[in-house]
Amino acid sequence: MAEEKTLQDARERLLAAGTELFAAKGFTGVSIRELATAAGVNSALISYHYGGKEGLYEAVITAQYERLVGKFEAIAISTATMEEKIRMYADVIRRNHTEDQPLVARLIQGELTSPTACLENVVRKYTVRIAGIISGVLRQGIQSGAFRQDIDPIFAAMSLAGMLNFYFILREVTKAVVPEFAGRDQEFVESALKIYLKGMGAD
Amino acid sequence: MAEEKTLQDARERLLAAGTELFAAKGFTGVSIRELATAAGVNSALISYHYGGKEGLYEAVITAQYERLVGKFEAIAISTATMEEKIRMYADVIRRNHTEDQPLVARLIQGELTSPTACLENVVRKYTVRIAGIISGVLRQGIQSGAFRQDIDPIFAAMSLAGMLNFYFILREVTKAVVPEFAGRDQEFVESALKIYLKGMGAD
DNA sequence: GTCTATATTGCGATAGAC
DNA sequence: GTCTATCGCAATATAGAC
Repeated sequence: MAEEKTLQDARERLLAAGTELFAAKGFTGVSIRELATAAGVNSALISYHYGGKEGLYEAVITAQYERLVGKFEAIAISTATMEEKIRMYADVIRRNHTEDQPLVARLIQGELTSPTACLENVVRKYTVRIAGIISGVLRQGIQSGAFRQDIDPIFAAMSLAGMLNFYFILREVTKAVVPEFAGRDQEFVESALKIYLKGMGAD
Repeated sequence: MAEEKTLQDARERLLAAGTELFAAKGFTGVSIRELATAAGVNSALISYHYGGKEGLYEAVITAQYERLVGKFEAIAISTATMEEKIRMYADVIRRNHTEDQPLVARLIQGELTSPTACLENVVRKYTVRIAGIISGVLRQGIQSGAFRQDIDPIFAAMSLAGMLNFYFILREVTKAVVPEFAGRDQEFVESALKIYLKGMGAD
C-alpha cells in the first residue's frame, strides 16, 4: 500500500482534475486536452474511463452532491435541538462556500442555475433530496410549536437556503469591490439567522 | 416611419435574437451562425456591429441589467412606506422571474453565479448598484426605528434578495418534480415576506 | 451595411500499437 | 490500462465583392 499520492491511477487523477477545472471554468470552458494535461494523463483515457467528457462531468457533480447530502443527513438524524440544527445547516453551507472548496460550491450553484442538458435529472434528484431533508426538520419544529404554524415547511426551507446561499454566490462577485463583505462571512450568517429565527418564531 | 417590425436593422435584430438565445442556452451554447439565422441576417454582421460574439453578449446583459435597475430605482424614490417598498421589490423580482422573460432572469442569475471572464466588471458594477439601492432603503427603515437596529443594512438587503431569488432559481429545476411548487409563486413570496418582515421588525 | 466564401483554429472521439 | 496519431466536424473571424 504505497501511500504515494502521485501514483493514483488515471481514473482518480482525472476526477480530481475535473473537479478543479470544471469548477473554475464550467463544463464548456474546459477541453479534454486541458483536463488530461492537468491530470498528467492522456486525453484518450477520459473516453476510456468515463465514456467521454460529459461522463467525467457527471461523475464530478455526483460526487460533490453526495458529499453535501451526507452532511445534511447527519444533522437531520442527530439529537440536536431545532435551533441547533438550523445553526448546523448554516454552518455546513458557510463552510461549503468558504473552507472546503469555494469553486466547487460555485460549480454546484451554476449547475443549479442552469443545468447542463445531460445533468438535469441528476440536479433535480439531489435538489429534491436536500429540500426534503431540511423541510422535514422544519416540519417537526412547526408541529412541535417551536415555529409558527402559518408557513409551509418547504417554503420555510427555501427561504433559509436562499438567504444563506445567495450571499455566498454574490460574495464571489462583490468582495473585491464592496469593503463591507471582506471577512464578514460569519457575521452575515449570524445576521441572517437572527432575522430567520425571529421571523419563524411562534408568538 | 414604417412601423414594420421586420424592417428593423440588423443591429436590433441581432440584439433581440441574442437576448433570446443566450438566455436559453448560455454564452457558449450558442454559435454565431445560430444567432445570425435567428435574426435573419448574416453571421459576419455580428463582428461588424458588435465586434464579435462577446460584444453582442455584453450588449444583451447590459440592456437587461439597465431594465432591472430602472425598476428598483423607481421604487426607491417613490413615496411608498417602508413595508410597501419591500413588497414592491418582491413583486419586481417575482415578475422578473415569471412574467417578463423567465429565461432572461436565468441568464442574469447564471452570469451572477459565475461571470463570463469578459463580463466580470459589468456584473460587479450592477450587483453593487442594485445592492446599494435596496440597502439604502433598508437603512432608512432602520434609522427611523421601523426595523431592528442590530442588523447591517447590506446584510439585510442580501438576506431579502436571497430568499426571493433563490426560490425562483430552484423553481426551474424542481417544478416538474415537486408538486408543491406548481403555481404557488405568489404564495411563496408572501410566506417569505412574512418571515422577513417579522424577522426585521423592531420589538 | 450586408453578403459570400474561406482561412484558421480548436474541439471530442477513436483506431490501433504497446 | 495507457499512449500516439489522426479523423471529422464545428467554431469564430475576416477579406473582399456588391
